Amino acid sequence: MVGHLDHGLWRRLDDACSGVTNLKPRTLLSRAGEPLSESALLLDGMMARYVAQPVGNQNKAMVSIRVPGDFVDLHALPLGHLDHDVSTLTDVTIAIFPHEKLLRIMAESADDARALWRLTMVDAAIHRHWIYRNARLRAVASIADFISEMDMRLRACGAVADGRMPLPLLQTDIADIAGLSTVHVSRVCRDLREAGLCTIADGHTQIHDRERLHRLANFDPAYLYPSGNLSS
Amino acid sequence: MVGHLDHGLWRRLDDACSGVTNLKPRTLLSRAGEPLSESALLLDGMMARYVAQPVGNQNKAMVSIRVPGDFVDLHALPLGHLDHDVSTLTDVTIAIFPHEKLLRIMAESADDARALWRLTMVDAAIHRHWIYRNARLRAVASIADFISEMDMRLRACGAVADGRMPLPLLQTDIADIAGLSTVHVSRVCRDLREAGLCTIADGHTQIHDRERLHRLANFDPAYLYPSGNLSS
DNA sequence: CGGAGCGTTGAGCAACGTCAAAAGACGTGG
DNA sequence: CCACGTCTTTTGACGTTGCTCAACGCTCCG
Repeated sequence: MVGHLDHGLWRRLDDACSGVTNLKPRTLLSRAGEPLSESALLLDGMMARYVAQPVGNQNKAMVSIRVPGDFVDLHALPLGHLDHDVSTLTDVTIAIFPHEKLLRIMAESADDARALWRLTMVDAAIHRHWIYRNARLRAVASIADFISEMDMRLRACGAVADGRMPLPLLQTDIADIAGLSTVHVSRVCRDLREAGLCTIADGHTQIHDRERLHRLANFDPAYLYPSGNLSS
Repeated sequence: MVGHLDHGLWRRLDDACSGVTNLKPRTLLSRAGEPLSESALLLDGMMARYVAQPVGNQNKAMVSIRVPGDFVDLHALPLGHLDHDVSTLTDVTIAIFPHEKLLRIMAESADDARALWRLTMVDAAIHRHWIYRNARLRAVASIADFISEMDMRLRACGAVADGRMPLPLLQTDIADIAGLSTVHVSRVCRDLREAGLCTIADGHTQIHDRERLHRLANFDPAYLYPSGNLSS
């Protein structure tokens, strides 16, 4: 996603980076309500953001998933704090950017400011699609839609090697994404497999018939591309 | 929401405004995919944003609702186009801001740029809550949660007079918001009424017992406030 | 008076959740 | 090496939620 930034901004971001860190799988990076003074760019691995119910950490909902090249929590720059938890799914490598330095970049170039803003707006477009998915798609279509989205995004960042997509999610995670019970996710995954659409197993997903998968979910990837730019 | 902007930016926005327009209820302001070169601030009335299924306009999902003081489509400034439809619910009055002039404001002040960006980030936080709501809340809790959110937002913009909240939605609209059938919405509204929690009728909603309503939905308004600022 | 749009109700059914049990994968400690 | 516990997935049985279809009343408006 960050791949759509221009060279000049790239260089300025490179200068603004204060360091690179590694985190273990299933580690909390930051917590809802926490004030933040830096943001992270995901270089390798995958991360997720959760909205938890006020009482009890059960029934949490995953509201976003981050792939390499995504800023993890850039929205905290204008907001100053987070409204949700951020956590790793796998081993990850992140680059850290102090807000102070990002603000300086914004002050020096309105184009850069707009480019950073745009990154968070692509996120918002994905959020809207997730609202639509949870509101209107049935379990099977919902998971087919999610797999289709991840297929697009992971291929766009070059993470897919010969049709084998690294999707390091447990069925519990997919349940948190689609708002289903883990039991039902298990059944839906079996149905998708037996229908010859895709196999979700061992942290990897293979798509056997992309066209039928998209048709099942009524999937249109337009929302993923900021300017009709269908580079993949 | 715009009420949180500082005086200087207010004045600069005033200068940037290119005009004020009125629109009839249920009018499409702009359509998914359309390139936009101006954004609108909602002065009076209510509007909504929809994600429609690629084929067939049935089963559309409402992804956002706008109250007076909200920018309707500011996210189109960094994005350049829309990924969804924008439409009025009531008679509305909007102020128009050419992107060109907003970009000039951004170029002249990084603080202003950040303030505009922040407005869209509050929207994104609301999006995340809607994802959570659709994923994890049951019909009754879901509608209770939505009513609670609108109660907060409409009171914050001064639209509520003596406990009577103008919520110009049909049961069809609530179905599009909560991802339910209209038939079920009708039953849930009856249940909420009979439980003495709130009455949703004739484009207005009365909350009879706010505390029990919030408890039912497990409602915490923190996500609505950019900086823990609980002004209402 | 007739029609359209909206809300309400009932009956039957499909989708999904809950509970419970079991099996495989994996690591840990003896 | 084996025994054990934990984590994940799978399956079955059963209950609940919410959808679909259909009918009807109400209000507004031509």
